[in-house]
Amino acid sequence: MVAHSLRARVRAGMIDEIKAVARRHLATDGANLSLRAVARDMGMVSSAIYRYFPSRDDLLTALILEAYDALGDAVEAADAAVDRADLRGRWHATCRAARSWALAHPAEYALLYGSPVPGYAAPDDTVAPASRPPLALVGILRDGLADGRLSPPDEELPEPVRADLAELAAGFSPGLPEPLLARGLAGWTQLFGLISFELFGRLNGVIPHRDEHFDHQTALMADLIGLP
Amino acid sequence: MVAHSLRARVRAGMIDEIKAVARRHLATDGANLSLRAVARDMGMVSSAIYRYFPSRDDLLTALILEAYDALGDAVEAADAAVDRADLRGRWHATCRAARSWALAHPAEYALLYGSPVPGYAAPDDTVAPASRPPLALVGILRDGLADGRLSPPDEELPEPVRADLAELAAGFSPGLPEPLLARGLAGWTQLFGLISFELFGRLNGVIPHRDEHFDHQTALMADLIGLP
DNA sequence: TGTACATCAGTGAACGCGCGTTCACTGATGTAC
DNA sequence: TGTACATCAGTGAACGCGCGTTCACTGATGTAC
Repeated sequence: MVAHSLRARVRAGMIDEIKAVARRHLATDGANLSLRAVARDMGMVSSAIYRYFPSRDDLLTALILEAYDALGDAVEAADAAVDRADLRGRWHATCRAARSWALAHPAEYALLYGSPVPGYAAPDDTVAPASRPPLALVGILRDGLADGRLSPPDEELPEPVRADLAELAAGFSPGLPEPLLARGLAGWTQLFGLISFELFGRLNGVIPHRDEHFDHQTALMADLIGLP
Repeated sequence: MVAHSLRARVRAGMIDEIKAVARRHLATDGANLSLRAVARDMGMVSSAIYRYFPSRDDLLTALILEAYDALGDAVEAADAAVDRADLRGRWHATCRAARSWALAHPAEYALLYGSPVPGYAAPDDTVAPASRPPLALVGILRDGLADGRLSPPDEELPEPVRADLAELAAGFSPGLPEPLLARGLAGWTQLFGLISFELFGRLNGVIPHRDEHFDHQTALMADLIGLP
């Protein structure tokens, strides 16, 4: 029993180490992750990896899932650390947390939000962790509505847009006014647009003051949403 | 003379065909473009490609440059087709043109705006063609300012942001009010955020009505900018 | 107009490398009586 | 507590494949006199 769980612990440690080494390789090779290279770095023969992961794609999937969760943790923790009533503070904290995580883990960010890996299809269980950042953002809007600090914009949406948004809201916040959700999605889109532009080199030689640019751009979206 | 230019024409045709075949391969292989696969498709032996491109990276660079130019052409043509005074119409036309080009050429879009290709460094001559879409957007703002239809927002920017934007404006539209340029950049960021989300699968199962979603989101940015 | 020479396109073989995955195997670690 | 057996981790060789690039070469196409 004890002996058994010792072997299990060693095994879990191995799995962690393989993932850690693989993460390091992502940084240089991008998604062309090589099992053999990982095995070499661990001082094992390449076939030994198959004791822990049934194929290269499974290893990649594990890395993707963990990355989504790490990003989700960072974002939710940042939101939770701010006074619930300070909507704008929460918005900025959430956005900054996503950016900080991305800057600290550029290769993993690229794996999640960059071009799809050719020949790799993400399994369904990435959907839930992938939706944590947008849910955190929308949660700020929901809270603002609930305590009256935030009022929904008064505008008519084209019917297909309204219907899509109503359907989308149904799962986590039924009745959330569609115009407000639309602006929340705008903020979500812009957040990852900003991060991608910065990380993929689009700001090189254009915007030297990255932190301030980011804060100002996310503030513009907070204005658009009407956050107090 | 005639004979010489005949050989030159044949050669130019070959170069075009190689690029066309390579573009097709991008769609399935992503940036892992294989010279040998291209040669196979052309019915040549792989070394023959070296008559036309000194290396794989040079072929990739040629494809990137052409893609930037194709996107730039599409965007500028769409803008030019709208009445100069119809600022909002131009904004929508420009954004839609970028999206349409991306949907029609997803692999090339990913090459330009997706994760950087590991081990490949884009040469400097991509900078100019890459800036055509944002310049088209900012041109709308400039024209609106010039004829008084658009007034710059009245707000103070943090100094580093203001300085970066003033420096950026210096090249193509000196004196363009920085708060307005900031909002133009927001629109640019959001445009490519929208396209990337759509193309990289982020909207799957979330937003079925893509066209309408896109138009509404770009309209929100036009509102933020204050386009009439 | 015809001939000698130079340029160029494309071939085929080879170099040296990397990859994911399978398989039969050796030893060590655990489990059951 | 000791022994027989099962499980598991890791090895090493191999399969079959792909890649970018170099090189000496054959023919055809163009150029200069």
